[in-house]
Amino acid sequence: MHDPSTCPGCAQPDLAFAPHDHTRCADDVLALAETQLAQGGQRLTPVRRRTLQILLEAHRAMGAYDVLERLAAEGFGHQPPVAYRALEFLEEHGLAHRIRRLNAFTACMHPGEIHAPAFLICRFCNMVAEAPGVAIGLALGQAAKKVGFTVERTTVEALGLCPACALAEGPVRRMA
Amino acid sequence: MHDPSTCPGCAQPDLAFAPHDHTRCADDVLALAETQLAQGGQRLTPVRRRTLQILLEAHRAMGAYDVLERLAAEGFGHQPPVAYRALEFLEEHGLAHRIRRLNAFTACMHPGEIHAPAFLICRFCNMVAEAPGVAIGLALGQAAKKVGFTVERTTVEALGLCPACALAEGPVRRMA
DNA sequence: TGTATGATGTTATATCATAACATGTCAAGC
DNA sequence: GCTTGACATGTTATGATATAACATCATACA
Repeated sequence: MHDPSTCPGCAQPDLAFAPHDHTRCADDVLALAETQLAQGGQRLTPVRRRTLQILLEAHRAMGAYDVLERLAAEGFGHQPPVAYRALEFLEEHGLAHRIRRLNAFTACMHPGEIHAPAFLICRFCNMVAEAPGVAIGLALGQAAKKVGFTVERTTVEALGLCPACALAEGPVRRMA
Repeated sequence: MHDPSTCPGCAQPDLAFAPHDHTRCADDVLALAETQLAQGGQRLTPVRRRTLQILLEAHRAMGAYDVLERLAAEGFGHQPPVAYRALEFLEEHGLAHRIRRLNAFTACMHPGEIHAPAFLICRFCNMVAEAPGVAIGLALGQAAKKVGFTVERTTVEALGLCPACALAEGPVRRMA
């Protein structure tokens, strides 16, 4: 079986910005998610499942209304809460992340692993890569500890240029 | 002269969550801002000045519309762009920060110093403290470097409980 | 089978943010 | 002093994001 954490495109940060075939990542993450949720007594219902699938297929950050449009087109509800609820559920359970700078959501590429995610957002092509955030989380935790603050969730995002766009000094068209 | 970076309440992280008199911080930051902008050929116009003052006086994160309300009441424009423009200007010049989790803005307590700010946000009392983010910025920079990503701006926020609210396990009323 | 819990869907509205354009201000150069 | 160009401020209008409140439906289990 394919392990998403070894998929060069999805999980390896040095390839995260490179176009690659991700069909298999999606399937496997989905299976993982199902197992993981079941263990916690949670259900990956049709809307939730489809929402995660949409994010995985897109393989980029999507706004809630973009997701909603897809869901609606497939016979699910047509109103914002439908999308927001599914997305929030996925986020709560570590299956998706919210990218605050983009008001968008993205599928988690390392479900199951404990991680305070850090995101690298290219301001030209809008690509988002999930970078290993352990060191960052530690540093943040220490800074918080010094002042007696209890950290529960973190948002770590860097805006800048991905390698390709930095080279081109401009937007780079990407293949699927 | 009073140096904001030594004001126990405004600049010392270990007191950032404690109530304190901040009248002097505000005045001094304002003066600093003016100098600093002038050196860069920028102007601290009335709206901008008043906006910064409002943030400094509030000493907490404020939504753009809250700021706008204050501005409007004082004879400035009544439309959102008035507030957003002033806030964005202040942010660009390091005099204010945007707290993305709260869709809000807060005055910078260390103007002039180069710093990738990190924020600690109490989910009960909504207090925001600006923590020293140097170590975090470094860690983030290293993670980015590994994948060839060029960092331009960062957003680092931790949601959790401030010392007081953690103790009380609930919201704590704060004095000015 | 009744009942509690949670999921899904709806309507309606709140909240946050920006595009586009008109007017006003100010300093530099003629 | 006047013109001009750059920038600042103000407006109208609209777009984009998000949530409250409630009705209905599904599921699990006493």
